[in-house]
Amino acid sequence: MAELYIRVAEDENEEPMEIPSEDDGTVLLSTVAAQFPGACGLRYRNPVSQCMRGVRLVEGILHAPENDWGSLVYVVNYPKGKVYNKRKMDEMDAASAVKMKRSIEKTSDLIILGLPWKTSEQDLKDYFATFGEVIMVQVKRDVKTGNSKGFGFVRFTEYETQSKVISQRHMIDGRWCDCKLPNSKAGPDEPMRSRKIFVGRCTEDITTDELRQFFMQYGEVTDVFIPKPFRAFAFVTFADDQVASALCGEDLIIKGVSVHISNAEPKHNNSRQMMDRGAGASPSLAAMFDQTQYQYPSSHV
DNA sequence: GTTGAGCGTT
Repeated sequence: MAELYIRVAEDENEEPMEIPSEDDGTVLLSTVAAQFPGACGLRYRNPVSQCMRGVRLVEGILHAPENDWGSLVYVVNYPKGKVYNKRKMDEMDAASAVKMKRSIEKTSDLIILGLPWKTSEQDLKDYFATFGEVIMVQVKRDVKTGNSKGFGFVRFTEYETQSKVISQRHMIDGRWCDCKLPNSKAGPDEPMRSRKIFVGRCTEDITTDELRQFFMQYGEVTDVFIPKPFRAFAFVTFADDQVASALCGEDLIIKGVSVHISNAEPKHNNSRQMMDRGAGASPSLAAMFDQTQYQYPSSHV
C-alpha cells in the first residue's frame, strides 16, 4: 500500500481533509494531530450498523478497520472535558481559547525605560528584532540638543512577541532596561483597556462565588460584583485586561443560564435619572450602577 | 560636555 490518503474531519458534517498514511497502510496519530491539534484518536460511522466505531490505536499508530481505510470519513476524537464552541476553537479549553484570542489581539506601543544615552533607534531595532517582527522604534530626544532622554518606544507585529518582551528585563548596550505598557495606555484615559466585563442576563440564583469559580478558568479574577437589589447583571474584573476584552461578545453558559458578556463602561457619577431604570438595561446604562470606580493599580503593568 | 526615575513635540 503506497501513498494513500484517508479523509478526516472535525465533525461528520465538516469538510474532510486528506491525511497521508504510512507505507504499511497505518496512519500515525501524530500525523492527524498535526492537522487537528489535540486529537487523541479517530472514529467513524459503520455503514452497516450506523453506529460510531473507534479506530484501533496502538502506541500512536492508527490501524485501518478491516485493513482498508476505504472512502469513509473519519472523525477526530478529542480528550473529554473540553469546552465546545462549535467553531475553530472547538477542542481547546477555555484558557487556550482566550490565549488564542489574545494572540490576535492588537499590539500596542511599549515604553522602554533606562536606555543608555548613546542607544540609537537602529540599536533598538537590531535588539528587538531578535524577539519578533518590529513595526517601529523610537528614541525620545531633546528637541534642541538631539540628546536621548533615555527612554523610547517599540511596537511589535505579534502580540505574542509583545508578551515575551514585557515579561523580562533587557540588557541593551550595557544597561538593564524595562519594557512596559505605557501609562497612557493603562490609565483612566483609556477605558478601552478595561479589565472589567459586564455579565448580562444573570439569574438571581447565580452567586458571586459561582461567578468567580466560573470565570477563573479564563484568568485571574480580582473582583466580582452583583448589584443589590437584583438587576440581572453582574461585573467581573480580571487581573489582565486582555482576558476581559477577549471575552467580550461571548455568550457563556453558567449553571445552564446563557449570559452575555460585554464591555463594562465606566460609571457615571450623575445619579439622578438612573434609579428608575429596570433590569435588562443596556450595558452602558447598567454600568452606571456599579459602585466601584475603575482602578489601575500600578502593581500591574 | 552633567543625569538614571519616568511616560510619547508631530
